[in-house]
Amino acid sequence: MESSDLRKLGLKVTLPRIKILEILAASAVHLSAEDIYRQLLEHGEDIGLATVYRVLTQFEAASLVRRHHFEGGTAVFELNRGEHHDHIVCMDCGKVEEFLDCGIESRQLDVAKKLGFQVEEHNLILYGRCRRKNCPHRRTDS
Amino acid sequence: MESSDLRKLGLKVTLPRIKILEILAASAVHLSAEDIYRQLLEHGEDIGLATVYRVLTQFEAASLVRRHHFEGGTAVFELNRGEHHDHIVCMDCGKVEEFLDCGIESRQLDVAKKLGFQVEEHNLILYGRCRRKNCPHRRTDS
DNA sequence: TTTGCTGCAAATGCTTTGCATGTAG
DNA sequence: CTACATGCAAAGCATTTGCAGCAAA
Repeated sequence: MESSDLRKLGLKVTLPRIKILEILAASAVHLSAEDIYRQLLEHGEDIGLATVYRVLTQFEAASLVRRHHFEGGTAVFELNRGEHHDHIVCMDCGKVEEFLDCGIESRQLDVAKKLGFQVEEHNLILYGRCRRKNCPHRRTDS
Repeated sequence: MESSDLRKLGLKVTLPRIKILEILAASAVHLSAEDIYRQLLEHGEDIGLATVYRVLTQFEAASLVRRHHFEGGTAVFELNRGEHHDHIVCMDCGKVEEFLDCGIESRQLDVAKKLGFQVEEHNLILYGRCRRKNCPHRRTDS
């Protein structure tokens, strides 16, 4: 149960928060606020879009979820499962893969230090084309 | 004169486009559409904000300028001076520095290849704190 | 009971668009 | 002269906020 997680964050355990957490936990892909809202409606829940945004923002502040801005104005969210990773996005089908490269990570710190900065966080997104037979070569949109 | 640049792109050489190009060329820092609009007004030009956006979008499509999304919904623009670079942003004062690290660049290609992707472009932004005496520790906002 | 949460609708902020006019080529 | 550019105001879209009612602790 994630209820304990919520309580630890000083957040009341409410239906919207539990449901949103469940949806995020069940999803293999990154979801937008609208995506989550739509799923809630499909599940018969009567939860407002504003609440979805509010909850996601709180979860982000609590490091429970991560917010990403891929192409297009819409933000997407994923559950923070602990291990940091960066993303590569297929420009044809929209597929997102995660990766972690220690070399890149450590070089970032080096570069920053050389410039007199102390890195707090970073944002790395690779855009490319996945050369797979099943790549539809056009985004089907979730 | 940049007029020739414009003509080569199939764009008519108009006052708004020349002025916007000049402002971008003269600026050492990244400018938002509003920043540019404000400078145009200060220079006594009567150019609409919508035009600034339209021109910047055309310039971006023509690879004349680059658009970046740092923190906060506002996009910023810089003249494309040829050499690729990434950015590091000070979370305290908003200062932006540019850097290029061949190690990071090449490792990105490796990682992507390993995942079956062919990289077209990427977006790397480091967020940190510049440990300088003159860092105002709070954004003064252009 | 008290503080925090929710839904709704309205507001926001950045960016884009429709349209009538203006102007570069 | 014609196609493309512009200014203005209105629209669009993702996200946030105000407020009155609700519910967890």
